Amino acid sequence: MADVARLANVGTMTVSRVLNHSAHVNAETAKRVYWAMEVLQYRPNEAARTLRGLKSRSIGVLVPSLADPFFAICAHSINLVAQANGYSMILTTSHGDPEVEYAQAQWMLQRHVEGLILVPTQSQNSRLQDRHFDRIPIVAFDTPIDIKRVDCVLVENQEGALRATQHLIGHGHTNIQFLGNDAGLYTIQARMEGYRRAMSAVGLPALAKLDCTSQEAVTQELRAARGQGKLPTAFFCANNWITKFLMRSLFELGIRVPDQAALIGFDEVEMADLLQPTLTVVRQPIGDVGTLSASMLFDSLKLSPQERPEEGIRKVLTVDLILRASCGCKQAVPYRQST
Amino acid sequence: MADVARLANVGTMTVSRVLNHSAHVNAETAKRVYWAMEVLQYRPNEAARTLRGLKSRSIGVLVPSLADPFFAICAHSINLVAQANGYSMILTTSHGDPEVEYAQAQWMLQRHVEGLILVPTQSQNSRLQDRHFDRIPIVAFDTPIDIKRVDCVLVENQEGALRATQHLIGHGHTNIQFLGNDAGLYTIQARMEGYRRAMSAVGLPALAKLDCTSQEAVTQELRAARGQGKLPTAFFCANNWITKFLMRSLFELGIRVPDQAALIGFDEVEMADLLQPTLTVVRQPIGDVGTLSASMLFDSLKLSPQERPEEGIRKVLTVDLILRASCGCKQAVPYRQST
DNA sequence: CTGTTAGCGCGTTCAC
DNA sequence: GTGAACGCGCTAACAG
Repeated sequence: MADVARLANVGTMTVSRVLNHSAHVNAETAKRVYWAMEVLQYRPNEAARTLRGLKSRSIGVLVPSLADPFFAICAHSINLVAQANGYSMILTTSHGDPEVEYAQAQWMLQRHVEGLILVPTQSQNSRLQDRHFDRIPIVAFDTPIDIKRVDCVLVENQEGALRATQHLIGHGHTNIQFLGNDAGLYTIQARMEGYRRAMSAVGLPALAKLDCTSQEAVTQELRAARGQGKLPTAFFCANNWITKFLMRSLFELGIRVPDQAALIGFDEVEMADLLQPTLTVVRQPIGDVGTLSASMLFDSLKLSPQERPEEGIRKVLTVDLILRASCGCKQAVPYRQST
Repeated sequence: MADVARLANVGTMTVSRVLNHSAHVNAETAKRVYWAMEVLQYRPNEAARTLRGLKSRSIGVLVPSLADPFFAICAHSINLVAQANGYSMILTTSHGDPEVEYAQAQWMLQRHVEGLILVPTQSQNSRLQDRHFDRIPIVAFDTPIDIKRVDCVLVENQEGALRATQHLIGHGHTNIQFLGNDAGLYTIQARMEGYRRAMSAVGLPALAKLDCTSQEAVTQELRAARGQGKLPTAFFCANNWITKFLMRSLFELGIRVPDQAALIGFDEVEMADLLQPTLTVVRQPIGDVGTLSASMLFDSLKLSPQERPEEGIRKVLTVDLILRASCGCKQAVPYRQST
């Protein structure tokens, strides 16, 4: 920068002003500065700016996994917003581990991210309550977090599961099983609660299986149930992984859908409209979740620390029950682009 | 840091030494320092370290899109390697636009990333040849780049397409169409070349359609071809998007696969083994592409700028033809986990 | 409108 | 084995 100043016959301060448009500079002078910057191929050093106590123009994003299309698309949307605001996105994964989450979040703080967007690994007793994190705005999505000031973006988990279950009941099913892969996950719990409410509302027993953690586990379970003649006539899958597992298992065991077993999944899966049968799902607005989270973060970033509200905003996005054939419905519904 | 030093009754330098294990410090003293750091909840400032001319412990990753499962999974693998090395990953998208790519790469440089992993938007005349970028190691994946020094991680595009086309020919097809969505993309070109070679080797005419950019476009095209009675009897889809488009179009138009039209796609798609018919594809080792790219970058990072080779390494990963039913093969092949 | 001074937090170079 | 001073590149505060 000193070189630029020298070449342009000005002080470093003038260069700084030109760069940041922070004050009026004589047009002539500015021109010389621009010229000098061009000649010297000068690029400002972000690290120095950050150190100077200013903004780092970066945000941190922390998701369980990028291999999950849901989180990948959220990250994609967030990045779009960040890009539009001229910010960088530091992205990393927690693998659902609170320790990793904490360590990574800490690490991002040291990097001076101005804000954090994350999928909390646990909704309660989060270690992110630490004093340190008070400096920056945080947005949680997919899963809430018990820190008052944090904004949350969620979807209608209970409501969606309830409607799906009711739909299955409407098809005459009484033996409907809920399939989850992790009893500790908020989304699983919320969706299970919706399922439970729908079942008990009509006096049906709730039947939950929460260890569907792999293709094999699901196949095994199904095989066992069938062996005992206790195969449910309908399933509700708590997320897209389980839906995929179940579809494969059903196929492998030659169980016809929806005749022998109906199913509805939570979260759209690719090609759901091309499978045989086509898949009925509760669709969440994936792209909106990411976009909204990012927008809310940047809104907070515009506020000074003092004027940030005590209590965070909590948005709950609506979900849609996309009726196709796996639930037992006859009519096909025309294809609509997801996300 | 000064506070820590004061509380521990030492100089700032000693604190620094303890932090970086850069020199022997009396065990007693070190203990006091650790204690003080704990009490004050001290965290080193990465920006200052970076400014001081040291390493930023971050890498930049630049992909066309995170909404594409292929790139998302690559990013995931890269992140895993970065995490293992204690590095942050700054991730952003180029949308396939060379201008955006250049701007974003530049921006990452200003952030002092130590290295760059990217999917080049164009393999020739890349603006990344700029002097600036000589400071850091670069790894290109999926698409090569015409800069001698950069490492590349590719897959057998030509070979895979060739084998797939040969397979279709083996099924007796003579009217096989190649479907692409962007004639400017390296991967499309390479796969088309493989297709072309296979066709011309047996004296068959190459038939390429390169504007399959949307669901509608594909359906339109198919409808038109059928109207003229010139529907190909087999298709080779250059990537997973096109495969999905084609499958839907075929389904919508009621064209039976593989009886009326056979197809093979490049790159695995989710649930390919559950579609009717199951999908024959050329599978690329997605996870390996990301992992290898990241490993190569970190290998370069271990070298000093002087000892970095003039010429980059070029790795080409093998692909597999996964035979299922859409090509016309009868036997089902058991499910194997992708990625 | 423009230049000068000072210091952000760290690590390196030199003394002790 | 340890501490003091300098400077990385930048900008907020104050002169001029």
